[in-house]
Amino acid sequence: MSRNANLTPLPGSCAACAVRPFALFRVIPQARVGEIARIRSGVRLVRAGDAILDSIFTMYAGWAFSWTATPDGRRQVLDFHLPGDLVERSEDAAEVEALTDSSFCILSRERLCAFMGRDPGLAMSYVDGLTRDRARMRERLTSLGRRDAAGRVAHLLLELHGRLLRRGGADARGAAVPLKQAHLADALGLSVEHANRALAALRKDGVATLNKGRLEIMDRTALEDLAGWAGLPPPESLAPQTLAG
Amino acid sequence: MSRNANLTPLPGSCAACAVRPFALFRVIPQARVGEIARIRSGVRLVRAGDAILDSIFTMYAGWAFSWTATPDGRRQVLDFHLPGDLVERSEDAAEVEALTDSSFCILSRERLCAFMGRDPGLAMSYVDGLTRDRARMRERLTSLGRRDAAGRVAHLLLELHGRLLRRGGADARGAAVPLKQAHLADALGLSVEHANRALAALRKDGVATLNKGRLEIMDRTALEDLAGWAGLPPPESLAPQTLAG
DNA sequence: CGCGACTTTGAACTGAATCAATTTTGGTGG
DNA sequence: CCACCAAAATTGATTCAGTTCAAAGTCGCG
Repeated sequence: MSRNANLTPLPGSCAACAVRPFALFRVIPQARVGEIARIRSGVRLVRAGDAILDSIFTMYAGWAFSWTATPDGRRQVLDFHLPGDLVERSEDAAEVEALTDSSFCILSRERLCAFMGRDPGLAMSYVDGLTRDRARMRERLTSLGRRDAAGRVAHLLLELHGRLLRRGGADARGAAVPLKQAHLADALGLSVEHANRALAALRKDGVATLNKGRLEIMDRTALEDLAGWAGLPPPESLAPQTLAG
Repeated sequence: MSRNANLTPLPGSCAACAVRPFALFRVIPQARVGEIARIRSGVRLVRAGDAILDSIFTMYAGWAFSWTATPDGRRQVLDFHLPGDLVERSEDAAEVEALTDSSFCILSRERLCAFMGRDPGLAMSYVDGLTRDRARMRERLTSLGRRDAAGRVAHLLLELHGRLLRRGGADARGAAVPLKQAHLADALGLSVEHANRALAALRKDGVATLNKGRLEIMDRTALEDLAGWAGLPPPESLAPQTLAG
């Protein structure tokens, strides 16, 4: 098999872009798509495992992820980037790496800013993305802070499934999810071994499986219960026990 | 002592606002400050422990924090809000609560949006805030994912100290930090008892203390070492051990 | 076939949670 | 100024979820 088999080229024109309905430029009406051509500063195809150095781009095909290294040689995965996502390699020390063979559309920050200055709708779309990112980070934070291993895995799987569903990349039973267990572990603050055990528990209980790049959800309710802290106590006992004021 | 002693009223005019140099409107030149008057939709003074229901506002005096409850009755503190911070009570389920007696300036989202549409500089300032928030959440995520208790505490103390320094609310030796140990614990995914022990270790080693609403940094280098994963292995061993590609 | 990447399993170990008091602090009202 | 109470901080003992270390087992592929 050719070493390029999985590299999906981008269409020449934004008008034909399959991910635009879910991407930054979703707010630009079809009739005006021609105007955004100058914001594109190029496309790139990268292989799984390659570092991505471009500073701002829209994922077209494949998955990427942002991460930071800890001085003791481990990783924290900060976020996963799916087709349609706008990704910025930020000032902070985060690296971006292709998780699968990927292709994306590189933007000119300067021209994007100029365009947003003229088009408040586009600026809003950009702000939307930032706000969503922040909300996702907050959920992730809650996971790492207060969920156990099974809950973290369940929550992340549901998050990814939801994101994929919204862009038509999944159905209710499952989706293509090319994560290795090491990605899960590094995103969730777990050791690979423990991520494996959590996944094994899900499998054994007939809740969900992650295998050969595919997520299968067999019992969504059970998965949601795990992610939402299974045995909910009765509502009247919901009062926080710390910081009670 | 009067029950209102700690409620700091806001100045009548934005021109006299002490936190504007660090806030959303920092980009509006003094000469044009009059124009933003209509964006303010009110001010509010709240007591420590009160929930804040306003949807978008700038902290003027005091601290607040955002949090979510877990169904099992615990809390995850998502972020702390300091004077000058723009706070949005977001669509997501996060609550905002005053940590100390606080006062803030409520904005009209509608008029703010309209103004940003006309003033790209202000829009940029807003985007800046969101980007900073996201970066802070990412750092926090890394803390919860990969740092031990001492490292998490050290990192959060340094983050807060840095934020306070930038707005002139601290000197190199310390700052007013009104957090209870329960806030630390709930922000860092620790039990109160363990947060206490981590803090006790910092104190015993002469690194830093948090006491009666005051942070004292006695050995900044040691604190940074803790936050940055103390015993750094030699640079050549920095290669990540998981996800190696 | 054989190698490397990934997954799985087991056992020992440990950081942090939990449970259970006890002490300290700050504020309140006399 | 002092006695008192609730909130907050502290300490100790025990338990447990998750890490670490060590080996196999499995899969895709050249």
